[in-house]
Amino acid sequence: MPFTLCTWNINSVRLREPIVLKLLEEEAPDVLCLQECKSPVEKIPTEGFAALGYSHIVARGQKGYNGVAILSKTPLEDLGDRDFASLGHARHVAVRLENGVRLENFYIPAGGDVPDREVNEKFGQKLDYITEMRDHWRAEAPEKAIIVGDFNIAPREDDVWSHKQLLKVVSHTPIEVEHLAEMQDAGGWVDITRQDIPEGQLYSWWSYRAKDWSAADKGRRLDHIWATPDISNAAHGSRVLRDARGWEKPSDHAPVFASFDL
DNA sequence: ATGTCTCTTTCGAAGAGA
Repeated sequence: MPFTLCTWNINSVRLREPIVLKLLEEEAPDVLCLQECKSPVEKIPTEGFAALGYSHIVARGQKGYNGVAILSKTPLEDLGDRDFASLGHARHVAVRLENGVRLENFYIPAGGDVPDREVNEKFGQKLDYITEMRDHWRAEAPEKAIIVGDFNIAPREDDVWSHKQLLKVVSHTPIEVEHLAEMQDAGGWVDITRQDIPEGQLYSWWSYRAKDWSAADKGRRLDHIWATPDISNAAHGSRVLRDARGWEKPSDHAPVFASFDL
């Protein structure tokens, strides 16, 4: 059964319920993974999602910050969550899909403004979070698994509008890219988006601060869909729904899609 | 390019986080 997956940092699921519904209606992915829900689980507006057929929801939340959710048309088995770097944040949840695939939804810490753990504790927490992800998969190699989410790192030169100008900007610094690469290697993860779209500039986030985000187009590819090699050849059809960045009251992130024939 | 957006506390302005 082929299925389509979407990941989207929604920056408040309650404020943006209308555009989540728009996405579900117009694009109808089988599974939608959200990050930055900024809501306790019991306050997520699930009724509208269920009315569109997304009646299976597995989420982790906290008041005001972070929060991740997985919405599905078909049943999900809750496989629990992990608190990498012991931050006490709702940044991860894992499920089993009906086809046996393990799907994990991550919101990796943004890391603050200064890329130096000596003066910015948040940057150290980001690196530690990724190191613990690496060690987790070094201890047990994932199989038939997909990880998605806002990784808050744009790894490639063509994942940012200016490689040179972003080398010292958190999200594209060499130490972050190295940490991410080690974590990727530990799980054997295949970057599905770049498998499907190997060439050219590609972004999933544009700052709210730009006067005209689309004209300036100073984006970064922070949102990712990775899969283990045993299922990576089943993937196809990756895309970024750039239009959604221009919807009414948008998130600063655009949804990223991939399909799997499994 | 210190700009924009959302959350919280506690009813409105300010700080934190992104």
